Amino acid sequence: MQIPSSSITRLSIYYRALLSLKDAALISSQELSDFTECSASQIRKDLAYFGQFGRPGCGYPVEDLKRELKKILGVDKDWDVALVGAGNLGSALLAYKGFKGQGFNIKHAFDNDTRKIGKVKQGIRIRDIEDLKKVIKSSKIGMAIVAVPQEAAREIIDRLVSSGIKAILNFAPARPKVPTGVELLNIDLSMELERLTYFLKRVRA
Amino acid sequence: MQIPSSSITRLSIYYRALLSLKDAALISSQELSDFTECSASQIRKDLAYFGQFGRPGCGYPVEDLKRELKKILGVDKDWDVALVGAGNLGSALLAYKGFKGQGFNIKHAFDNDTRKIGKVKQGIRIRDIEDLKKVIKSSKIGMAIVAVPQEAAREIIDRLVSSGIKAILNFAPARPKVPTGVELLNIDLSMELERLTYFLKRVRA
DNA sequence: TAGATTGTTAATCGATTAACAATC
DNA sequence: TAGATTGTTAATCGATTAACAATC
Repeated sequence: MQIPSSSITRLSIYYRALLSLKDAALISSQELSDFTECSASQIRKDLAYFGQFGRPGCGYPVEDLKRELKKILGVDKDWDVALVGAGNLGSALLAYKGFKGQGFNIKHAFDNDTRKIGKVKQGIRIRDIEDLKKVIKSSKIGMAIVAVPQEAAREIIDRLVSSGIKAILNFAPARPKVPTGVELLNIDLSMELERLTYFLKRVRA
Repeated sequence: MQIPSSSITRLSIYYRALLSLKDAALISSQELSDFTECSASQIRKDLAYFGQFGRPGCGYPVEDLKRELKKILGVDKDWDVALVGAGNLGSALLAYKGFKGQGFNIKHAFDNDTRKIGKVKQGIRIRDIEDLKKVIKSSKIGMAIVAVPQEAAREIIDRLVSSGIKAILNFAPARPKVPTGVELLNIDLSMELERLTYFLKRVRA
């Protein structure tokens, strides 16, 4: 069965809510609904896609549910990540504490700027982009973050795909095509701001 | 009529596609579909929410459509933006070229770290967070970007709202509640990676 | 047992797609 | 005029919500 991608996003939200919940042993879908602003019905439905984690009449055991959600989301173990582009944004991502906290470790960083290559940031030595394929293949890394300028995005993403990368988080304002079997998630920061200006224009009018 | 927010996201996609289209005078929904991977039917529908921009039998005049989309999205004029948090991520956003290119100008930046306050980055002097309300009220800025640590997010966002900010792009991994009339868009970077690991886990299995 | 809450099915709602009359 | 393509309505599809039997 095809599970809606909005369900997956919500599973992350549920998981975050449970993390900030230290004391309780059980939580009902209604209580979780109060925290997350998703409907209780929807929470039960989303969870039911993956199994039966609750006890009728009682609710969901918090610790068990946390563990199950970690498994479902794939964060029950750490992931190695490659970063391409060590400019302002790339360097900020390299330093981002939130990744390590969730088990995401940036293991390799690449750039094409000779002034950056060889420098060490956050304990990671910036490598020549030309070594991309070799390093990724030998380290068997499956996911990459792209923080290169727009004009370089297409080529970089092609190279990542041909190096065996299966999942890409792309911050370049471009929407390159990738073969099926490769997941590309685009975050275009200007586009996000545009959604806000669309809204602003309306409330102001 | 309530227009689906996915339509707005697509309007941004169409607009970007048109920008990269220098030569043509007219474009059909089918041609735009080829560029954007949205269906022709959907493109016509999305545009029809806002007016009649095409000519039956011919297609859409590219320049006119660009101008209309700019108006709809609210990017026909520049917007001033406030940035809160001048750490790694905040500084990267301050330096981000893509914003200026789309007419978004970060006019003020704030932090609570005395080592950062007073420093100038990208021509912007970092100000004390305590001056937030005063500066925002007097400059009549409507939108803000939040790049503070998780534990500070709630308070900062409350302060932005009470200063009159109507639209917030939040990078802190938190989902604070805001009153209706204020638009909050959360970008949680770890959550985005989780969507990728969910996918990776499935293709690998 | 009585009360509470899950898991699941059916009903509703909304968004996408298909079809086609209008028209350039 | 004939061909092409829009704008719009109707049909389909999928996701959310409501309801309730099962069960702790």
